[in-house]
Amino acid sequence: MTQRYAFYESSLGKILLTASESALTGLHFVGEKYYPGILPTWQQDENFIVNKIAIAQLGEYFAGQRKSFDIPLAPEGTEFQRQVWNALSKLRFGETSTYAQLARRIGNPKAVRAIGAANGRNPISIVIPCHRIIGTDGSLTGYAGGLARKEALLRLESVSAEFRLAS
Amino acid sequence: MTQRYAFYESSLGKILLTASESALTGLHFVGEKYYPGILPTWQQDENFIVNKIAIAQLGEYFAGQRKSFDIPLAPEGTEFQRQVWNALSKLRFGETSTYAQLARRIGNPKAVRAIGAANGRNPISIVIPCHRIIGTDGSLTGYAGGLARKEALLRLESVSAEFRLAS
DNA sequence: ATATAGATGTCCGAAAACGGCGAGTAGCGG
DNA sequence: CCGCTACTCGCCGTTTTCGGACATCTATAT
Repeated sequence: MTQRYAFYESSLGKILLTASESALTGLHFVGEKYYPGILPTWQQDENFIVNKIAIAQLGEYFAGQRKSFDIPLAPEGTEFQRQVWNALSKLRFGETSTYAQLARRIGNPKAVRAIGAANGRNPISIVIPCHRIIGTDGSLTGYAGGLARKEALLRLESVSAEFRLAS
Repeated sequence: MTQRYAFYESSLGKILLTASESALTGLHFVGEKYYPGILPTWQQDENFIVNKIAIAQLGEYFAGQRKSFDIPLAPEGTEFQRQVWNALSKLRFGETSTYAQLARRIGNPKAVRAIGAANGRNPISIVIPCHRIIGTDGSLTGYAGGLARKEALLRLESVSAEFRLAS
């Protein structure tokens, strides 16, 4: 399906946004692990309404002025992945959780590693806050965009220095 | 296991007593080094028979009227620790011994430091008289409840001011 | 179908750190 | 010399830490 894409220059690097007819479908740091690339059939359009909204809200978020996003989303993935991303979306600004907790949350307590994988394939970074998931022992463990960005995002959300878990 | 606990206000500070079905399991100065805290499942009961006896005898002890305790005990610990506590219990009112002597007593003459550790973990202070153990050179060396209390207890038991050793 | 890999967590054993010490030695000053 | 202190080092059980093996569940690639 044809997509309209745009770029946003964040303080953590260039971000690619992609949108379908009516919703955001992707938000990736340029060059990150699962960076999708740009298909020739897509068209760049910074003024497309969805992209415009996303860019505006991202600006506020990075400025510390926005704590939740209000953008129509259409992430594409398997049933399991959408479950995970849904659960992810319920975490609020500044909250953190663990892979194990998330697994319990979706009623599949042993699917811990699978959650890690699904988490990594999150197509809409930041808005779907996969960066708020850390290891049970408090370590950051991983992030498609690189651990440095994960840490920066958590710091932006003023998570305490020790990355305490949300009960 | 559920425990019934009670407090006793001694002249050396508040004391927490804990008891199982039929025996005393703990006696700690509130806030001391290995203070166990109180679990939510425990219930306070100053009138439980074991606690009642303990409180009564403590009162007499601190008043200088009692030289030995008669309370059923159930200290929990490793094989080695129970050996040490057993040996400890054989020391009478006013007697002192050293860590080295105690080590010989239990047939493990080189386990001197281990004895110190086990001594520190004594769960039933005063009744199991860990305060009667001092260094070979006569120094007090240590006490979970603080050296001040150790000294006070020894003075209460009229040990001579220089803390001579019991041969 | 089957095999493999991944942004984990749990468990178990080994290894190291830690104490409520003592004995031995080396410096000090009388 | 003697007595004192300060320091090092060996000892032993317990606790904590660390690392590897394994369980477990998806998605992806043969």
